[in-house]
Amino acid sequence: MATRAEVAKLAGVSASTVSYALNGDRSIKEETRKRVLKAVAQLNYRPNFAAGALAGGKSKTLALLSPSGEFGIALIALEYINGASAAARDRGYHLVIWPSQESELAEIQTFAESGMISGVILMEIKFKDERVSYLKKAKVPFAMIGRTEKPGKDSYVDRDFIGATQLGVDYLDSLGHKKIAFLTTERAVGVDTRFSSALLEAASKKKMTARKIQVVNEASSGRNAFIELHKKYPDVTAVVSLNDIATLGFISGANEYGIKIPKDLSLIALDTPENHIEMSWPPLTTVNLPAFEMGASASNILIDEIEQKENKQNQVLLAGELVVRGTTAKARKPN
Amino acid sequence: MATRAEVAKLAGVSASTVSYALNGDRSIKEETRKRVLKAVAQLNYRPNFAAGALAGGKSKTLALLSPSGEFGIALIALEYINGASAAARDRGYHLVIWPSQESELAEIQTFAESGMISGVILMEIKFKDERVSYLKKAKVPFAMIGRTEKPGKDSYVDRDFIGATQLGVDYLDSLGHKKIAFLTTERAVGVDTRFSSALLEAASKKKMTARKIQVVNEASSGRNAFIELHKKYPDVTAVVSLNDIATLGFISGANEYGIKIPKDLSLIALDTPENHIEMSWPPLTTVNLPAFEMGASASNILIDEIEQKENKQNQVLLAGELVVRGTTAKARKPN
DNA sequence: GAGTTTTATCGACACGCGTCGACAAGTAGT
DNA sequence: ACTACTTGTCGACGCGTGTCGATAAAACTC
Repeated sequence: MATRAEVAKLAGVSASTVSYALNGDRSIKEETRKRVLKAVAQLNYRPNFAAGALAGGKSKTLALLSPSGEFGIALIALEYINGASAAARDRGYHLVIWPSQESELAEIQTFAESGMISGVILMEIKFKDERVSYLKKAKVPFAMIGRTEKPGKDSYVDRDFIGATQLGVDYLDSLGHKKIAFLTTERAVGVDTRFSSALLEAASKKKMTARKIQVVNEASSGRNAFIELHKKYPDVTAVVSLNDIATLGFISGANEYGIKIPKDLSLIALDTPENHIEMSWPPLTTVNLPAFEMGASASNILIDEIEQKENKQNQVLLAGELVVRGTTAKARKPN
Repeated sequence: MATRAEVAKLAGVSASTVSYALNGDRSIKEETRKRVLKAVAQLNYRPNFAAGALAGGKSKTLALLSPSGEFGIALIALEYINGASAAARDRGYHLVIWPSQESELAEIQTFAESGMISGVILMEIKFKDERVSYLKKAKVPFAMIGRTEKPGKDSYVDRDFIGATQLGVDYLDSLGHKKIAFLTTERAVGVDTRFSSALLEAASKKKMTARKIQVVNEASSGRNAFIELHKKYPDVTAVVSLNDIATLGFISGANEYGIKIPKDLSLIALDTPENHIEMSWPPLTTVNLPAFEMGASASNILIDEIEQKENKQNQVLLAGELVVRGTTAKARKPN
């Protein structure tokens, strides 16, 4: 591997000039910079990662705290990871995966102090999240995928619940659905709270009635949810779900009871990562969840923060878009 | 962050002695080592990552080539990642995720040469895998999750297809099933080839007939597979599947046609990661896939290789275990 | 055109650790 | 008692970069 010194020799400049030419921290004559860049290309030079980290105290490494494996979230995590990792790499950073136990936060801090880690990406954020307060106290830069109840000025990327919900509800309205139900959990992650209130809001705007059905994000619970719906609210013509796994169970419940989707009942899944739409039949109509982009955005926000680009926007909401597939149709006639 | 020098001062020894005490490369008096370790603990010292990498040329970082996002594999990948990352960390290594495009193999090599990366973990291995031959030529240490057609002495962790298949088939046999079918794809990953031949072997040992049904790993294809089975082989009483998503479609197909699982038809899913068993109803009887352990094992094998522990076993097969849940029952009486 | 600021470059050093050679003290062999 | 090793420790150096201060040249200022 070529070193800075070799590049310098080939370009006929000093080693420090090479540094400045590459990092742009000092003014360099344009012609000199070009010579340097040419030499860099010629030697296939890449600054040694370790040396840079040692000298500059900057590791250019982000840690993503991997989810504890809680159900359902895990399925999306990979897309977050891929997005975050790709974006990081585009900016010369690396992403390491940190299997996180709560107890290991102190270790993260140690690594951050030792320069091994420049910042942390958090996912599966709770309304009150101790990790967030810890990292803030420890002054470790971080970005959230999701957000706490009151994120203040903390950096985050999150789903635009209001926007996504509205897309779904408006579409159902356009199909003539007036009585809908929605599946929601009570996980203390905060997602469902935001989702529920956004949905009620959107429904009331369209003068729909919206029934709430409690689920856990498991197939069996989704199946039970269908049964509950079937018995308690037979006049409902469309269902909105936020919970991917429960949705699958819901569908198989409908199958079991001979209720045809979408003829008898429309179903729209919010925030479903692209990978999951093929997991059921017929293919789900969704408001998709741009998981890859969210991961990428989290990296970018975090890197901006690390590099102190203060002007940048550090709070992002992504709505996704409505993708009509096979589970929605015009509302059936009321019985 | 404390440095080596501070530890040395506190322990009353020289800096290099601290190094040797920690790495064990030279003999150190036991009492001295203890003093050093005590000082280390006291100062909460952790060797600076970058300095170590720079001085020793060893980064203690593994790269996991993240899958291209091909369908189905992605769902397991996260468990591989978590396992690999946890094991790596236990041994003082880190795992970075590398979104892999074929074109970027050269970059991997560059990073390996620059000391940024000590070794590579590969997944989604094809029978003929150019990445493998490239890494071998480039002399970058690597370990596979999966294996090529002829792995030779290359390091790998893979599923024990023969063992896993036998577990499943033997169980079906014990339930009285004599006519079975199995779902398999033609992905060029090699998995299915191994699986198919193992299954045919296991079935013939038990004197069962085994029908092969072609699928793609998508729900719709699984549904079609059910229809095909239903029409062509109505006397089949049990189905073995290797493809998680197709399995879901298969089940919903059965639901649609009013075939009850497990009363009318038993279903056993091989190599299904734990996270997925809740995705359908009733819960799947599986031979589980120890994805986390496979990831962990891959890290350990790779690290052994990097550290030149020649004696260690560098090829591992894991079978998983049979977990009986809700989709298997005694064979129905032949029609 | 003397003084002042800006631009472009260089040399030197520090970052924290791994590791080599040196050396003193001990041990074994003869 | 002399050599020949082994054990335990130390000091010194180098890894390749970021960055500070210095310097020479160029560009302004009035």
